[in-house]
Amino acid sequence: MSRGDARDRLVQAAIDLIWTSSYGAVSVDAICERAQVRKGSFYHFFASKDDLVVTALDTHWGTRRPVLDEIFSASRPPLQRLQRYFAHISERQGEVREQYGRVLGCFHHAVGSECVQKPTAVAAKAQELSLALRRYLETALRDAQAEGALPPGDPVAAAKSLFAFVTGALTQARVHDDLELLRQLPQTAWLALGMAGPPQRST
Amino acid sequence: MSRGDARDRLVQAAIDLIWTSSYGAVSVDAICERAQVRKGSFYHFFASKDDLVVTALDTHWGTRRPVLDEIFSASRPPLQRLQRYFAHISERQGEVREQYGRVLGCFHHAVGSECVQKPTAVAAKAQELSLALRRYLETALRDAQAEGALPPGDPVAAAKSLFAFVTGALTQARVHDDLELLRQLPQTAWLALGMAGPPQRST
DNA sequence: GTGGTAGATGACTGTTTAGTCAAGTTCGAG
DNA sequence: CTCGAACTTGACTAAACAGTCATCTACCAC
Repeated sequence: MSRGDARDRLVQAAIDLIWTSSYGAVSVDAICERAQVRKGSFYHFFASKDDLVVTALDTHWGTRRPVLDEIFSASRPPLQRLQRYFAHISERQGEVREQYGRVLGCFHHAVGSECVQKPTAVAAKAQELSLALRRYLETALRDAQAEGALPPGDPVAAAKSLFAFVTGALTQARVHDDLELLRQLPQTAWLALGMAGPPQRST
Repeated sequence: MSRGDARDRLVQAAIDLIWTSSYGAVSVDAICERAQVRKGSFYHFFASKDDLVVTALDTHWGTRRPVLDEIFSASRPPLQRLQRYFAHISERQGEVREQYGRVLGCFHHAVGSECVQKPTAVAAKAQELSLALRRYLETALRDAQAEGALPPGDPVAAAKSLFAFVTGALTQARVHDDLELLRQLPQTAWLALGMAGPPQRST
């Protein structure tokens, strides 16, 4: 009945509590209580609070990755990947709102912007995942340029701009508990690339 | 020699410490030590930690406001206001980096995205200032539309988009301690409005 | 000079924090 | 059945935490 059951509950409790408040506001005791696991067991599975949080970030990313892999599948036209991604964001945050009662934005991004100033393992992990996410955009933009769907230019810089826009919208959505900006993302995100609107059907 | 001297030092210490790390990571003791003020004096001036932080947010905003008022002066053409604002952001963050050793992004925005999930006085204040900042953009966009420098449309929605882009760029700059995105803001921010580049000189 | 007030001080409280640990339980492999 | 490893437990520590308080000091108005 055990088999890492308590471990999983701890990880999930950490994700839930930190995402719905913040890294600094969540204590080991609170995580243990939510997971119905005793303090001793916590430190049987994890060396420290930070160790758990790094695992939580990884675990959460592990659930998002297959979704992103599908959306950014190379078998799809590159601009269509982006279009699906923008649509996905508001759908996803709608689900998050149903589940948690509030718009929460991006988990590792929230943790990251709170923790980066001190070079801890948590900060490094959050930065790593942030970069990993940006690379999906980068690849799509590069592919779009390669097939002429987008004018040539630095795909890294374009991805940074687009990423800033998307993460900014997600943070605003979190701060104001408002999905409106995200719902408009499929139309407005293209602006960050200098395009007036979603691309037309291509071959 | 006193006259609220210790009080000012406490406020400044709170700004410095919280901005360079986070709300949750900074204790009253740490603020007192940095300000060279004893615990008792702290609670002579402030009712609680949150009370100080609200004051710190207000004080910091008080130093930014005249700068924004100048930049967004109604005596300037509206698009030029925005252009100056975008240029100001990277200049300002350059100064911040010199002073604090790192790019820190926007103070109240960092506090806000950490604290909004629990409805505290700090969260309310951060949201209030975030809104106040966005209104500068809104006004400039409305004025731009009124004089035909920008096509008609919902200025509130446009301001939200632009604001998401700007705050996203600031947060990315903070997370990666990188001014590059901000330096490009005078060129790229216009994209969020559907304009390819900075506006040409108008009458 | 006297009294009042604004500020300063350091010792104090009670709680919460991250993390430890020795002694237990469960359970499957040999 | 037995052994050891995986896991659980609750009591423990030491530090950090926010906040309190009586007492002291400096200075200004009268």
